[in-house]
Amino acid sequence: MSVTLKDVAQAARVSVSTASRALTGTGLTSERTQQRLTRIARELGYRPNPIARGLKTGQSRLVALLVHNLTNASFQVMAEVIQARLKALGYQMLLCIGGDDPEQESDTLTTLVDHRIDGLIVVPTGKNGAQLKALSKEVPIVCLVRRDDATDLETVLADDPQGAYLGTRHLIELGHKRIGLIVGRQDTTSGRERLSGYVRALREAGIAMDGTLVHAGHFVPETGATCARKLLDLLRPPSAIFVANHEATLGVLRVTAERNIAIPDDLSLLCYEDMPWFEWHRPAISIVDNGARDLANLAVDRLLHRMDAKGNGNDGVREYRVGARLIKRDSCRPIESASKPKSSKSKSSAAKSAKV
Amino acid sequence: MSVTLKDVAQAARVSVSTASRALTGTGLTSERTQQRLTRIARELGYRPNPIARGLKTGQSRLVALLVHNLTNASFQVMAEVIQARLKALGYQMLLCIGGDDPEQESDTLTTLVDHRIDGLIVVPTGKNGAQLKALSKEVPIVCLVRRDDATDLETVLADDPQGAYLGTRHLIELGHKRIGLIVGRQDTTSGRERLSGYVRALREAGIAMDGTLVHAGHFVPETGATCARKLLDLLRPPSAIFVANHEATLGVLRVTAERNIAIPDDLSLLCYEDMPWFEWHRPAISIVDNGARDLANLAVDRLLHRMDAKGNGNDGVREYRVGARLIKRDSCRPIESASKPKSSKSKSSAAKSAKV
DNA sequence: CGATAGACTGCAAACGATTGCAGAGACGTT
DNA sequence: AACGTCTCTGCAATCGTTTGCAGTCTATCG
Repeated sequence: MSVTLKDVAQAARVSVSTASRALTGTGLTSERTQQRLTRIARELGYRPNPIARGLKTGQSRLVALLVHNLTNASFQVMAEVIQARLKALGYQMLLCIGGDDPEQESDTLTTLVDHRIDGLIVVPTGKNGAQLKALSKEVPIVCLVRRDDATDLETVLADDPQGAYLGTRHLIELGHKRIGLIVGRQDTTSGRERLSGYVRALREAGIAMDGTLVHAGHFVPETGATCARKLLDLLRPPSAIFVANHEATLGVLRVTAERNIAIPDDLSLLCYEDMPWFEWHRPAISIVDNGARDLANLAVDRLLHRMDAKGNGNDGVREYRVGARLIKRDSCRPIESASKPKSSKSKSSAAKSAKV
Repeated sequence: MSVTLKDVAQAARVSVSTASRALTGTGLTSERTQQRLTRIARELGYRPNPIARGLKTGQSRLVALLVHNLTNASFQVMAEVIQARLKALGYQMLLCIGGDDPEQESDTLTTLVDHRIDGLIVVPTGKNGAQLKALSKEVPIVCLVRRDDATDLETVLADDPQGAYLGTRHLIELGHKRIGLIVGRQDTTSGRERLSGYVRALREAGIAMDGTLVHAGHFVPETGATCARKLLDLLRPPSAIFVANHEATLGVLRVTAERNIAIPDDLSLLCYEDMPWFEWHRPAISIVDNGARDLANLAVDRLLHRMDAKGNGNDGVREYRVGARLIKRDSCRPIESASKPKSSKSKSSAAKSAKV
């Protein structure tokens, strides 16, 4: 069907081996034949068969990215960044959707390795540690966003403790003392870490932790709404809510709309991870940005490094953290001098009181 | 490294060919050896090497899906549906992002074909018709959502004329006579077809078409905002806006929020294609659903059909339409008996003041 | 001028599977 | 007993590359 190396060789009246060497540029052929062959190959429209090549070399120029889903905006941008980076290097990215389902993850994993992918970036479910570990002997693997504690794989993580700390501190600096937190499952790294950042900021500010203000769980928008209601129904409801789980955001917004709670006048709202519509929303929603682009880029860097350093890519470092940053938009505002009967409790004093 | 067929054959003391036949279940081996070999293969953890197999058979059990981007919610659900369907059939889906860029599309296309994919579902940019046509001789191809006029490829399309007609008629039935339309580029099929549906509904209702109410172009949220402003600044602004291009929706919402135009009281809003947050938005946004799931499923059906019918999958039909349907939520409301000079100019007057 | 290195080239064996062809038995028929 | 048929198995070629090894040719040096 298509033009093979043999055809090129015949047309050029050389052996297949010479043709191969000339076209792959091993420097073992004379300048002249090399040029002649590249020309002929071009004329004939020859394109090497990656399958045959792969069979011989054990490589495929394929790199896989395995994520949970595509609805998460962070995964979208990561996928696009990674694809662009790899493409520039001549790799084809294979994007797979694992659905956060361990069994499917396991299946996909073996399929991929069987296809002799050259590298893998995976957001692990955390339930297939053993398999991942075994696979990492056959192909370079980098974990992204989540850690699999059962492995010692190189992992690129968002700095969730820092991000949550930053966000909470921002709210505290605005004078908020009762800050509701809606956070992800506590059996995930990010769930735990975000909670810890929240706790740290509170402690640092000398604010006592109030358990009724914290809701953790596996969120969908509905649960987000439920939690928001619970928070707002409290005798002393929070003056700010930190939604540290992006799945929950929609639900929270719904509830505030239903109850005609004005943001940010009646309630400050801070979310984690950006969504394309956040800055178009009215009011534009302030967020803690987990740095998806940076995460993706770093993951690619690490993967390439491991792919180069055949086998012994062990640099000692196992975990990389990508800084989070606060993006202030319009959904958070300073609280009006709350309990103090005094005057002029503006920002400076609010910030000060926060430290105590 | 890994267990090969040869290893299995040796362990079973048979030839490689027998092993192959037994394991692929050709029925050319005795029941006994077949069972024995499957057992041994399992014990040894043998997994066939798809690359070697592919070299011989010319197949890869890989099917590619090439889309423009992942931010479009429709593409997300299509990708997930297609992946699930294919997976169940033992195919691995290769998801590629073309960025709506003809050159990148072309590149990706050749890479994919070189990798001997077994099938391809593509949302064509429309600029690589010749290449697609040529490729379709080597691998079954189905176009999705967009047609490439330069080819006669089988194409699965949303019924955009019908969808736009349905939406417009809905607004008309609610009493709207001045309906703004924000629609995509007129050099895309969907752009043209949605406009035509709008026009048809208007004509059928005996409403004269007003050119100032229609904006077509290549949209990003910013442009959506600009168009919304132009529409609302009109001397006689529309009482409803049909945003038939999902990229523009965010911009339109932004403008209505800025101007304190209440939806649906002051302005009815209808959008095309669903977004996960539409039903959580306040008010929940009514839409014309293009039937992404159905589109994806049909595309898979057609592709599988072509993959089965080696070569002559030509059924005569070249174009499939998937019905659109209206999903009424809260962003459209009947217009108050419009031209009557009666009292109760409350809300509409607010909208009016907004324009001035 | 002969030896020798050096630069190219070709032969053939891989890589791991599939598959046409033919041989080896087992069995039934005449 | 001879023959044909049928079922199962193995040999070897093949898919399109890469690559170790050995051979050819030219040029250089003593």
